[in-house]
Amino acid sequence: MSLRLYDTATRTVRDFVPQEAGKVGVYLCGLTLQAPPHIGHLRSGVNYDVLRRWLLHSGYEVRFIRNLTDIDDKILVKAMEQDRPFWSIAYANEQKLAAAYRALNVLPPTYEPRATGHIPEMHELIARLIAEGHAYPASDGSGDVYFDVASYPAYGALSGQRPEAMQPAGDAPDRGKRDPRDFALWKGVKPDEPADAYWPSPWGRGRPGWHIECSAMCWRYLGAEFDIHGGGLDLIFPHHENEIAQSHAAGLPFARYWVHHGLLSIAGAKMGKSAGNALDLDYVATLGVRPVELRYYYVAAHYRSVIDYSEESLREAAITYRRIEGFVQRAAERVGAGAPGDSPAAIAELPAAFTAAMDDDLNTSAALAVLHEAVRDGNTALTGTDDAAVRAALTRVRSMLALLGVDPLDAAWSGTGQDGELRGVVDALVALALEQRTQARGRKDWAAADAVRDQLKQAGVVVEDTPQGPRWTIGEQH
RNA sequence: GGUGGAGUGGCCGAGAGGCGAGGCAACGGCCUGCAAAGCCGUGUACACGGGUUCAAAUCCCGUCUCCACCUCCA
Repeated sequence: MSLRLYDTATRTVRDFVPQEAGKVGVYLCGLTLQAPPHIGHLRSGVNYDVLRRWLLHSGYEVRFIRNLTDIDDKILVKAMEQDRPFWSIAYANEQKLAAAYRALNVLPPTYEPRATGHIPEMHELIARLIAEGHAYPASDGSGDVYFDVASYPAYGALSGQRPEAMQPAGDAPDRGKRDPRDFALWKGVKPDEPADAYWPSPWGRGRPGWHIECSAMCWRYLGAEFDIHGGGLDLIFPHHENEIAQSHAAGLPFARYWVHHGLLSIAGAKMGKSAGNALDLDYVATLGVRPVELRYYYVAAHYRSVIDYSEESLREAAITYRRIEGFVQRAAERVGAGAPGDSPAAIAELPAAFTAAMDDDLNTSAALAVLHEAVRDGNTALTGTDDAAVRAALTRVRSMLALLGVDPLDAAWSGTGQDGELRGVVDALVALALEQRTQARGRKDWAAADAVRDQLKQAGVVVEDTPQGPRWTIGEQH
């Protein structure tokens, strides 16, 4: 069995067959850089990272493009409010986003194009659309250019909307439009906007409409037709619908599969900056939850499900992850870390049920059930003397974890150099304390032994006795 | 009003006609000086009302509640 994906366009799960054997082109709608990312945005990055890792594991050469929208109305509003260039706001947010992705072990895309870097491609598409009778400059001299929805009969196919039942688009004043549903491809400069936020064009100075940039970047980096286009469920309409209309009308076959992920809500409502309920990575850190645990939380639910965030469920996910991590650490201490996650040997160790679950529209929840069983078997092996069994279990567990991007031994999670030095110091100090405790236990002075353990625990060091002697870990703050 | 989607045990969360996914919590046991960790065991869950079927959480009809999109949105 090979990968099957739910395709929004057909509303069915379809066998994934790439356009060209062995190669996959993926375009993910990234973020608008109007503010730093919240944990809902980050879910998107992680969900698609899992898709990417699975495609890679399945043997495909993956070209993964994730764009950045670095100019839009909200960014311009902020530029005016803060009296600074719009591009400096976008860039600052871009850096924060990159740092968050890095923290979550999201692989860098093959390329991360910015909207403002593709004005010529957009002009070319717009010119083509005008020439074909699918777009027109506004009649009011505003410099806006609109897509003519009525000229594209298939409009609404992706979202199931019927154009005649739709409410008019509000992304520009209606004045120069032929039809209220027409949407802007190019927006002429307005007097109340920042003076540097425009580019010349055949239709006058202006800036891109939101939708056209994705059509242009898909075309530029993935070609006229490509395999997978993704984004959040909230982008289906109008964004993706408009992308399809523009691209098809311009003669581009465009995306072959549409993959949309569920949103992250909080207290039953969508998380968003405008809703004032946005939580970020720093907030999660104050809960004592590490990025890897947040990532596990994302992956524990199917990508198309809504995750209704709660502190309780996040903490529970963190605890579950620590159990897995505990096995990996104990096993690695005993038999060595061994081969990295996705080595050929490790792939051979992937349980068939895990592969089947992942192939079934990336059913990570079901895949995790297989992982937990492997962890249990591994823990059982750890109580015996068969090192080979421990090693096999460790390899199996780590390869599954690596495909989900949550292998505890992945270098992505290791701290900075300074942390490493501190670790050495702590190591020596704890060893000293444990030596005292071992001596106390030797003379059955339980009170003294427990005092050492309690004091270490106060300091955040958790001590456990094993047949091989005491082992310790830095406890997570709860 | 239109278009999608969801309601699963104390909690999280898969599944989608027939052997109780998995995890967290809880309880009992094993192990342990005590713990911790781990392992073993314990659950008659599928919003509600009808119907189809030998068999329904899964199919059909109806009802209720919730969410997203139709405006910028991952």
